[in-house]
Amino acid sequence: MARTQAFERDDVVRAARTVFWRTGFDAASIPELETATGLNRSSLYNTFGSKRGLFDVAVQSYLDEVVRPRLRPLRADRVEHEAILYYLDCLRTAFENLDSPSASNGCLLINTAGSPIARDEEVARIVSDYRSELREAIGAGVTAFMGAPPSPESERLSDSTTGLVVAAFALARVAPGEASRLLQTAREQITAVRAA
Amino acid sequence: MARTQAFERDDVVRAARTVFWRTGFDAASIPELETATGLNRSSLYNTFGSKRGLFDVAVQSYLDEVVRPRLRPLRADRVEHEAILYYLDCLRTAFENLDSPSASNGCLLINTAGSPIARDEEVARIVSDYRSELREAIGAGVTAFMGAPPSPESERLSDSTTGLVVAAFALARVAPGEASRLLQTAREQITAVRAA
DNA sequence: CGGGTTCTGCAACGATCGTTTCAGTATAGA
DNA sequence: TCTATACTGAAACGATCGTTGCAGAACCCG
Repeated sequence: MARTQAFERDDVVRAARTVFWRTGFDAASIPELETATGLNRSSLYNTFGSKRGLFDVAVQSYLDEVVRPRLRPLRADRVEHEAILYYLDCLRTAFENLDSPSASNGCLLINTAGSPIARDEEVARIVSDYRSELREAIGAGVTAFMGAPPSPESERLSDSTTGLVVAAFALARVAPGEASRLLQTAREQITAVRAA
Repeated sequence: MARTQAFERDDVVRAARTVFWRTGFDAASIPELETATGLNRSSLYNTFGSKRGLFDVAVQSYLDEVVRPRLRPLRADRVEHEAILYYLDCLRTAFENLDSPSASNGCLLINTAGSPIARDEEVARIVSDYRSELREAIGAGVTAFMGAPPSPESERLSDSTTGLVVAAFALARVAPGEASRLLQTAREQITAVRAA
């Protein structure tokens, strides 16, 4: 065989993911990606084919290492009663720590939803699928909390909660305090149902 | 004095606004703005100073001619009982007509919230103020509908409704159907309170 | 140790970006 | 009509964009 790769692929993807998360796809430049990954553009193009190819891999990494770990308790076979509250509280804590990537950058996928690259059908599908995944997990958490089979009311509460999470991410950059408050609102909506 | 301007300033701003709305600030190119406005870049720079200057004026135009007319019934001295429902229905109708600018482009300000230019403090403030304005109008509509002085419950409902509207705009490009459903959810949340 | 393959650094590519310069044209006031 | 001023068109500016070609260095395998 031949010369071996001098870098860990996952590390490179993570570094690129951070850049895309912070600046978005369009504004992320090749020099920026070079310094962040520590690789020359030759290696980047040799490995990922194009800036877009690197972005696609970074998005998958974001889903696998950022999104899904947070949703995991909501996707278990038997969801804990308060898992949905725990999820919202975790997210809110992240938003309140202004140094956390979620607070300063929002969500990589929600950000791309409003950017030019969202006109690409494949990208739009990935973002839309992400929303569906989020909705499904939140729906599981809500029904587990309510302790009853899904009803029109519980479905509406799940829709609303999902929307508030999306809105929180959308506003994270410009109004992190309001983003945090939206998650607080989502929490109260859920606990209010139990009280009734 | 001297030679008179050969164009209508408001028309130019509207044309530029459409471009920024569709493509975002960063991706909007000067040649694109030239053809859309029918002006040479010399005239654009002579009139607005820079691309950013034109963007700022376009944003104000968006607020004055797109956002505020829609919110007007909610900002009246005495808000109609069902004004908030009318607002949500109008918005939902716009989302369901895929040719409408709101459906295909979402909201100019929400889109910029997740874009690189949102790092600019002034831009961030404008977007944040827009959210506050939206929240206030929706709050007026919600309390008018409930026919009672503001309570913690009504405030929470207003927060939630505002969040759902923001989320609908954020998802408009990639999942217009879901955006429409979010507004339907917002409507149901409000009408459900009355039933209780 | 040598051959074959892969990885990587440097340099340059054409294209496009936002902005500026400048000459020329058209108009309002004297 | 003349002049001063403002508007507009064409061209070019330097900078940066994503991408590619190529030569050399590094490594595994026989």
